[in-house]
Amino acid sequence: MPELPEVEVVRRGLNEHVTGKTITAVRVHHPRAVRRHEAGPADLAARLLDATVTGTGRRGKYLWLTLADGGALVVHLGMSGQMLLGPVPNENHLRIAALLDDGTTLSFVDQRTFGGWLIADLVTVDGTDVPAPVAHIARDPLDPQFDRDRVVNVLRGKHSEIKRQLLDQTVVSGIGNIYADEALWRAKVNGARLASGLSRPKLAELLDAAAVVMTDALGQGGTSFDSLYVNVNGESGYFDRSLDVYGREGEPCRRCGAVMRREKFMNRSSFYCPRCQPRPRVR
DNA sequence: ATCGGCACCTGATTGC
DNA sequence: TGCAATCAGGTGCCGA
Repeated sequence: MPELPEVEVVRRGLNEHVTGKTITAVRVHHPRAVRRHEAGPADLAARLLDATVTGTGRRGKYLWLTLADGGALVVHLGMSGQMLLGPVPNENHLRIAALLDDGTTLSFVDQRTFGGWLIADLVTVDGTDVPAPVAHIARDPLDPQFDRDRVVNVLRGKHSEIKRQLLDQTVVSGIGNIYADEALWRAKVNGARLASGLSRPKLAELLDAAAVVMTDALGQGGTSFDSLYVNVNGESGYFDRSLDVYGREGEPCRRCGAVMRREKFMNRSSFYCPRCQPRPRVR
């Protein structure tokens, strides 16, 4: 599941149901799901055994469970990862299972296995403790310490397309292909424009739009087109009904009525309104 | 510093 | 009906 709102939905579910629990058994069904844990599957299982979860964290699209020994179980959902509590409807893509001391099972299910689990120590970055593999990830727009104006200044110095920068997790994190398009539409900016060519107020407006759209999505349980994107109880969010641009090629712009377009952009689909978000003359 | 491309995967959908 | 091409909410690494 992908972007910040969907990951935060999962984190909240884990925080409510897993905090305070102790892991009593671990089974790694697919080694690729733990490939980023360099010490290997056996080491990951050994370190989780008898570990007690003390809390949860998230930055951008990374989430983690803090453990009583001071380490953290870091989870990235990739394109299709799920963290499920209780029965797994389809075990075809079950990659890791952890039994908890209340008898429930926490499962990592991931069709494509781009995501995975790893265990890491916490490091302090800019006054905040995060797992070491997350140290390079910038604060996200829903972080209370997110410094919008600092990011605006960073963007002013980027001679690069603004959509590429919105997707760069070291500049601002949590934004993916859907919410980038939604934020660009709300701020009336074409994603092919150079970040350095946008004014400070416009960049601020764009970052604010990203924060608002992701907050709205979170309030509706995230965006879900299908059963691939679900919370810890297997339920879908319904923000897809509120999307203004993503997936609306050929449909009228909700602001001006022009026909929405889809283009290949950075090897992925980008949706935009040709009237509200005119393409730059020179790109 | 920035880019375009590709690799990592599986499955659903589209088109001939 | 069959089969190939295309597409999917991400990330990271490569050479240019």
